[in-house]
Amino acid sequence: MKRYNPKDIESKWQKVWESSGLYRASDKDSRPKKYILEYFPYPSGAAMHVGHVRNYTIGDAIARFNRMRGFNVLHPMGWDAFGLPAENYAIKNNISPKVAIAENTKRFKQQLMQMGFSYDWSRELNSSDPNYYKWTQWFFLLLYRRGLAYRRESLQWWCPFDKTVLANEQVEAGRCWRCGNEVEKKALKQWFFKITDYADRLLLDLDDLNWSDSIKNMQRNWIGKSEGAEINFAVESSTDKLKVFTTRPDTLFGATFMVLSPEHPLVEKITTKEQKQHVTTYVKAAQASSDIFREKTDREKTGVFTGAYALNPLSGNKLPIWVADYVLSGYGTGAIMAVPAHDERDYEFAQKFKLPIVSVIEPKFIADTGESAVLKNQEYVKREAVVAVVRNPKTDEYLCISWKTHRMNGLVTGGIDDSEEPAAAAAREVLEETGYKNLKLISDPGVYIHSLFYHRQKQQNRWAHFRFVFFDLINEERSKVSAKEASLLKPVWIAKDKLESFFNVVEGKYLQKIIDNPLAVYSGEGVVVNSGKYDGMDSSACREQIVHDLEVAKSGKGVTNYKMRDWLISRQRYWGAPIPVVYCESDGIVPLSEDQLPLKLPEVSAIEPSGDGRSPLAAVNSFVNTKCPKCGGPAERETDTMDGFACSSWYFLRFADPHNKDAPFSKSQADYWLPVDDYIGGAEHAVMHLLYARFWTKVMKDEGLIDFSEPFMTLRNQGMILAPNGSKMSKSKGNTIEPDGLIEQGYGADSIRVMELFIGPWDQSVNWSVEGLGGTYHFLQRIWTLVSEYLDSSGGEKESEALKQIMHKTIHRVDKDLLELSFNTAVAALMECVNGLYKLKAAEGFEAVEWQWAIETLLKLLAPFAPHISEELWQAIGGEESVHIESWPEYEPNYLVDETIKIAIQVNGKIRGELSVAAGTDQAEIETKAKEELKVKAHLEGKQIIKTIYVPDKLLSLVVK
RNA sequence: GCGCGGGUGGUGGAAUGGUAGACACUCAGCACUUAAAAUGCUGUGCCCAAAAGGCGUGCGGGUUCAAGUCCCGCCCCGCGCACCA
Repeated sequence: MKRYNPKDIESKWQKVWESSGLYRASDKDSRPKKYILEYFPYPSGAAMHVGHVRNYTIGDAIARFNRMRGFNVLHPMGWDAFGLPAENYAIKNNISPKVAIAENTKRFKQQLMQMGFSYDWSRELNSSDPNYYKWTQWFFLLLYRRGLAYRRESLQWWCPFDKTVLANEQVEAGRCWRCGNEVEKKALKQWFFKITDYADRLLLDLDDLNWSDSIKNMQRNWIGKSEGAEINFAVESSTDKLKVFTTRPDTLFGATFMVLSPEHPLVEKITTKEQKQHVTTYVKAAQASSDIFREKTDREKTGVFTGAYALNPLSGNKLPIWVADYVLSGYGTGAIMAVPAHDERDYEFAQKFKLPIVSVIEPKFIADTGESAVLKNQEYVKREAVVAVVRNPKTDEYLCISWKTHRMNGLVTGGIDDSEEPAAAAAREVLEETGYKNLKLISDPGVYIHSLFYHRQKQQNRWAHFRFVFFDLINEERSKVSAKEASLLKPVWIAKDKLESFFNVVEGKYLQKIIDNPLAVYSGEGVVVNSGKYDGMDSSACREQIVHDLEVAKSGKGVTNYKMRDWLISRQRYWGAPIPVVYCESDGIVPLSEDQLPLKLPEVSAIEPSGDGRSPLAAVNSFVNTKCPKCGGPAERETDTMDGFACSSWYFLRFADPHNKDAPFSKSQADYWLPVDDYIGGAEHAVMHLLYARFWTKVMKDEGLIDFSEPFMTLRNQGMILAPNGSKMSKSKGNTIEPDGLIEQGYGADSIRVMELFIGPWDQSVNWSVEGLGGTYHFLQRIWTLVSEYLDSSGGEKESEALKQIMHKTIHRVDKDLLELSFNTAVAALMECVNGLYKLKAAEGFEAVEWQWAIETLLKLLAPFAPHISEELWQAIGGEESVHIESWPEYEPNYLVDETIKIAIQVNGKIRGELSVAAGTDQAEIETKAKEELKVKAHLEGKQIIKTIYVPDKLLSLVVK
């Protein structure tokens, strides 16, 4: 046989596979189905590099493995062709987007083809094809019919220099990506999809998906559900109500002022004459500053007083109303009640503008683990108590207590006796427990916590209400501590920065915080105080009570708020699916009827944005001017096109039935193939595509088009391939590595594929390695050489248990690793297998009768990774059908165990020797042999074995004294 | 600040609580060759000339006969979100 040369075999097999339809999925089949899908690519000007290829290689390995395991596999490919990047590429190269897409898809397809991926190309689709976007438009009409598409005015990024609307991704650090000028916002009438109607379901259904926690959390965060209350505050000497949203109605009595965002409509109405000038100046400045600036969280709080006051609906307190840009107009009601004691931002603001701070929640800590864990089913004994914080000013150390009776480290604490002042009680406790007698009172700010723990001495559950008292040590003079106290605990001085690690009481972290600043903001749960009749309630219970009372008083209600906004789909751009509605003077907004679809995108000469905020289609009179479908009178078409994400929100369904002319897909085919079993792609789609596709799927379910409500059951996010120096690969940096060049150099697609999987865990980012690619090429070449030599040999009749063992072990490992998607170790197992076969060949030649079977098995195991060389060698050793439709090998468990095994011997936890024994040798014999081992013997000399642990067939551990 | 990853030789990475460094890359040596490449074989964590021995999985503690792995507390790097009340 000739030497291994990928160029001789790869394109040959690619043609054979394609012409024989080897990878076509069958719509009617008795086998169980698997739908393996990779995100369909965006055919931009930049060709695919090895990072993109990793995505498809993973999908292809899964698809091929499952095909061989007997599944009916759907593994399709198509093109996400509409959208901005294609349009910009076309503008830049002065060609039409249609031509650009045609060129780019051709290039991409050729790249995918040359990698030998097992796609069912008969299902190829292109989202810019009228046969496809007809149905995207059909879905728009469906959403409209269901009340999920609506039109309203909204602000959009606008570049005043280029006179064009910009998409979010075209705004870089507040500037236009093309001319570098600062962008502004412009009000335009836009179409939206009402994804917020589905917020709860999108959130809830996440729980059942086999997706990474990271992506699920990104979606949860994006949806941003928060439960709370809307509270109406009356505005003094005005009929206006000031409505705020809060998640902490339990802190209502702690509100000391109100804040409106600069955009809030009430600002102008309620500002007093005296304050008018200040407020106007502030609001103007806020509106003029860029969003980039306003979103900075590290800048100092700013704001002005409006002169107006609001009234707390429950306490009746009078609260000054301020305007400040730290309150966002886009979230909640654009106004807040400020609770500086329990909110960091409000605290910062209150500090700066000298506004009052009222604490209404006292922290509550319950010990639930460790030696002081409270006993369930036991009543609490309540005690008023003190915590003495004693600092030694000379050393900046704090007086702490370490208990001798149990593991507990804390501060000096104790109960307050009847009619005793807290400061006196604290000083007394310090004296009794530690003997220090000369203390100077620094402060007693009235700061409390509740600490619930099990009191070991008193043997009862304690609920201590601790008050903090702060002292400095005057001198180190001490009196004698009673014998009883001395036997229980000992005083220790701990440096300030060591306190946190020293404390092991449940409130330890908080102690540190309170020592730093006794008036620190506390935003957790606790016990309500300073709140009239609500005093003493748990904060969570108080929340419910206050919401209830507000509802009764008609000044508030419980509400759920979401960060997620409706999905703006209008694009003032040419290259997208036209929005299928017309505007009629008498009928208003009129949707097209289904038989008027597809509404084709007209061919135009100029696709550059017109400059007035409308799409280039606005200049095409033959497109714009039409008749109203309802009354037949003159009407104008919508000239905006749909966001590209609309097209990609249903493509996975079209693959199930790609040539259907009567519907987007038939229900039976969709229900057969979907949901997608494995969806593979990068994490960049986390909150856009993956959320939109889930939304559309749920709408389709509600419409009765399909029987499932989640499109992708398992999502796999592959790690990025970085340039060899660790930087991101990008065309602009000129550091991309494309498979084409590597194939041209002679490595071949198979080596690249194996490298993509072997380079590291598939879900982790890794730097590409040119040297490593040489390694996988070498590996394939060794297989080629081995098979060549086998074919040249004369064979033999002997039996080789060793050969069988190598192969069964390899089947077991590759099988297990592929089920776990541990591709890198699966490849390593194959490499070890080949190394083993080389050794065996050197020892015994090809005499064993099992060699034919062994090589067949090796090639089958290799097929999902390196399909071309597997196929070529499969044919060479006499295979009649393709190796890729062979069934996956099975292993025999009795070949997985070795006859002779090595037992490690440990003495006091260290390895001191090794024994080679027959598998299943009993412990007594191993112990005897172990004690005779020279090194082991030396370590046992003059010592006594006090414990022996034996892990069968693995290790013997001796503990000596 | 919050969420999610990650930290193991010169490098990429392996390790159900049970011999850390599988498998590769790199490098060195040997064989083949007139020579080189290719190929095959051997070696390759660190300290010590070597042996013996010791040290080693970001740092500090802990549990255990035994910890990369489990527990507690930190540090660093990457990604995402972020004045969301």
